[in-house]
Amino acid sequence: MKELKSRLQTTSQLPLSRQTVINIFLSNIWVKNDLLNVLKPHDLSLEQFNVLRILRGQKGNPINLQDIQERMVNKMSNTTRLVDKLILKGFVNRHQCEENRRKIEIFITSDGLNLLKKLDTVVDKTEQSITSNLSQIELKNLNELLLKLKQKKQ
Amino acid sequence: MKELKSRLQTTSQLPLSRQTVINIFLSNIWVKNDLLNVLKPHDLSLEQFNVLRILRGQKGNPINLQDIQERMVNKMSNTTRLVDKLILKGFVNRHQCEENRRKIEIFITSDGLNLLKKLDTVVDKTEQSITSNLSQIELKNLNELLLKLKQKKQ
DNA sequence: ATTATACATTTGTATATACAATTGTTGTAT
DNA sequence: ATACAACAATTGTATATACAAATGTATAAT
Repeated sequence: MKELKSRLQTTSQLPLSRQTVINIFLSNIWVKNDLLNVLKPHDLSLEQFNVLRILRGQKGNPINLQDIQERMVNKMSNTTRLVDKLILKGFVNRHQCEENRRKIEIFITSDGLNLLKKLDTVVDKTEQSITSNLSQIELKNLNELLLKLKQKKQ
Repeated sequence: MKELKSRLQTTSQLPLSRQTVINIFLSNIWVKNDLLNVLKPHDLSLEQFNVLRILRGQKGNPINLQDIQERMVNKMSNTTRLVDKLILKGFVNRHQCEENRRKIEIFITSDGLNLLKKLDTVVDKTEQSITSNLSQIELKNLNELLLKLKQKKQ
């Protein structure tokens, strides 16, 4: 079995482009796992949590599935089934839109709002802990680089 | 529906820690999609491709499932079923280890090697195109920041 | 030798990701 | 009014991710 040290050495010999790709994959895994550990006791996936926050942002106004999907981090998640899970847990309600019966309107319930209230501080703290190794300047720098990376692709 | 501009503005108002988390998620999705588009015509997932490259790195020596798993980017993938798929496609062979029958040894086939040879240049080019918006110095900087981010966690 | 423990892989289950096809609804052209 | 295209959501299928439980094998303790 290879030692961690030798694996890192191997990585650092790769072209910078591949190193970058690998490090983005690894960062994603670390960050995701840290956040998942916070959400797991509440039986929430990351995307479910994200959708709840989108709904809260509506401040009482309904929002249909398509608009939810547009605001989600991962556009390819299956919003119908994701919302199904949230309904089963009682965090969300759904009904057909009166004006346009093709659309399904989604609301967050008071249970959903209470859950978010409980999670807010711990998620904030987790995000801060995830990034605690970097200074504010370094974080700004990191965000700029990540945004520049995708510039051409929008 | 919100405009992209207003969404970016919203994001830039968030605390840097959350911005960073979101941008890492988004970068992961962009990078993954770019690479998947290259692999899709060959019916390979990213992890399947990664495993094939690990096997090629063995230069003919067998490697068991556990050791493959240790070298994979995502440690939680199910290596048994992933290798099953590669066997069905004829890129890999499997047999029980003689000395320790608990272990399963995996080899890459010549078909697997030929596929990799075909993919090498196009994957290299894709990785370069993914990172083409950043200079070498910026890429080095980005990699250092990503490595520093996880420092404490190993 | 028998039992217990650790090891390596496999299997099962739930959810997520990805995309194609289908269903039901609305708007438009003729 | 009917047919057709566009729209919004749902359903189906395959694979991936995540983790727990089970199976089969080897090693150690007594």
